[in-house]
Amino acid sequence: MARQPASAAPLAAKWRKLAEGRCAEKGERLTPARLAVYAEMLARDRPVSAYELIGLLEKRQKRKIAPLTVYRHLDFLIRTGLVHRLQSAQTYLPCDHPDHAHESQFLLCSSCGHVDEVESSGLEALLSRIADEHGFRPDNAVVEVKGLCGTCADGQPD
Amino acid sequence: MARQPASAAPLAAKWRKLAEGRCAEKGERLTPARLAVYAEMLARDRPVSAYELIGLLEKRQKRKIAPLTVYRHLDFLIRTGLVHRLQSAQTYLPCDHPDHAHESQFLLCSSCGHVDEVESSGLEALLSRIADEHGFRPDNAVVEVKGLCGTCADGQPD
DNA sequence: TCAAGAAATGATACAATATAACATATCGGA
DNA sequence: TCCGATATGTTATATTGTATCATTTCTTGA
Repeated sequence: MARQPASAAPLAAKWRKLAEGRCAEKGERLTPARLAVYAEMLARDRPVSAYELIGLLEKRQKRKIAPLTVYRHLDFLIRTGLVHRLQSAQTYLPCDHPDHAHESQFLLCSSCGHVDEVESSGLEALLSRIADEHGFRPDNAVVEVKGLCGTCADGQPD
Repeated sequence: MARQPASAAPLAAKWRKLAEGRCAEKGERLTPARLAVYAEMLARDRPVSAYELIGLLEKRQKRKIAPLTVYRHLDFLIRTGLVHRLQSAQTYLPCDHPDHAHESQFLLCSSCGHVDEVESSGLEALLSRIADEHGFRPDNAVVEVKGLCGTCADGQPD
């Protein structure tokens, strides 16, 4: 079983279990390096850019890390459904509930940077219907709503 | 009134009129350089990356064009609603119906590259409702569905 | 008309994001 | 244990997007 390197962000058992589950499902290997990147992202709990992530990992592990390394780990994490990529921000965010495969929609606060991951089957159905009306066969949908989260909206009324 | 430089892509009167309208509305200037970029995009009628666009313009005008120049023109075109940016592909596409301000949703064919711009008030309403349920105040929404257009889907059945 | 400020453009350099190509190491099964 | 597949390391480079500052063009108003 995969162990974490000496200097990795702490990773709650819950997330490790989920990661193991998704890997087993997909026949993917959960290596220490991959786990370390996942742990680092969970520790931050905000969207991070790939290069921010490189910085965090370099600081943690006290060594140089090539961009490609991190991009490969991100590919893996996205492939297994553990991480999402926010297309409009070019950043990456651990999935909120990676216990099952799913499409996600995101609410991105442009003030505090917080991202809320929501799942709406109604929305997915509607998107599917719209696609159908246009003779389009959908594969996956990017839905990212920018605005203000409740907390930030309260501070600065209309 | 704005004239086009000697070597610019042809621009149908219809699009020029629409561009003039949007600029008047927004108090923006429709300069020859801006019009030339818009015309180039319309002539191609496919999403283009900023650097592809630079290449096209350089070929047309037989001179070097700095990236910043094109990015500024793109900013302008997006600001005035004449062009959309496809977030998931980092490309740019002239708006299908820039006669009024609107949010758009896109169906991107991953086989032929064609993009269908659709407008669904139902979808916008639903997104608004979802945001509301999460105490979120939406500003704008990115909706980009990847898949196969009708033509391409016919060729390669499920 | 002309001066002054605002908006647009030009030129150079650079930052941020992502991938290519190829070598080496490690894992897992025959 | 050996082989093939997968993962990692290393170096270089491609792609996308900005910062800064000088210059030009346009608009407005005296």
